[in-house]
Amino acid sequence: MEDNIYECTVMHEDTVEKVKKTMPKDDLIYDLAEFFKVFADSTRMKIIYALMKEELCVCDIANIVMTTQSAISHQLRILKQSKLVKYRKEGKVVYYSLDDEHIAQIVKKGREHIEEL
Amino acid sequence: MEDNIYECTVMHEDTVEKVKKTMPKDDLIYDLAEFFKVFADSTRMKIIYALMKEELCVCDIANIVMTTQSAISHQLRILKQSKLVKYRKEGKVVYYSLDDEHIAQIVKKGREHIEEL
DNA sequence: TTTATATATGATTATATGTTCATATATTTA
DNA sequence: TAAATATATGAACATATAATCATATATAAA
Repeated sequence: MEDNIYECTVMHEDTVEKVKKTMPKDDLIYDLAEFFKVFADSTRMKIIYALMKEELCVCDIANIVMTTQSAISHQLRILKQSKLVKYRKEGKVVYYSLDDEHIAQIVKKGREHIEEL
Repeated sequence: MEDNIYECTVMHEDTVEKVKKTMPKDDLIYDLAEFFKVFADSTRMKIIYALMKEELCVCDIANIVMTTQSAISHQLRILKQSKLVKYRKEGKVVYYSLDDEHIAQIVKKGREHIEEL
């Protein structure tokens, strides 16, 4: 086992080999981390909570979240890229809404963890 | 409504007021974002996947994740602080394991989202 | 009690990320 | 067509964060 980064005499070689085999591909791990990054910011979390209630235009989101329109737009772009929100245009107004059934469930699980402490 | 950050003529005042009332407290939003930050890093995600299989010592985690012992220790500290892992000492060896039923479920939901694209 | 080993941690550095500001784009209205 | 408005976006800046390196701590073994 010369490909071990960190040698230590207590290493459980068979355990390491076994668990290594069950590890997802690096690409998936990376994508998962990227996905959770979207939830890892207060502003985006507020946007998500607001959209959990109903579809909203950018202007209304800015007022609910109490942030500038620019900051909201930047964050909505990230949410869009991660396929967490979808949008529809009505004239010059753009309405955003959640685009995944998992989102509410994930946030709920997170909240359960927080509130158990 | 003079406390609006971003004024726009299309603002739906009643909608904004209504949704604002349902928003969780800023503290909770902040804690939630902090919680999800823990999942938002490849190294920590690998550690979580490894620990989903079984309890492991630091040395073994380092070898499974293919990173230095120091990097793993730093990340385990973060996981510990977030109450995602617990540990037990056996001599000079420290064994870590997952400390929350929600973790596997959250990761699973995230994976479902990723794999639906 | 000296030496070896497993883990933890502080400081540093490089990179990533969120906000702000200015401005661009798109659409409506006058 | 010109002016107004809703949203998007690029650049700059400040902050956060992960890895590395050196070293500290704790425990076991010699």
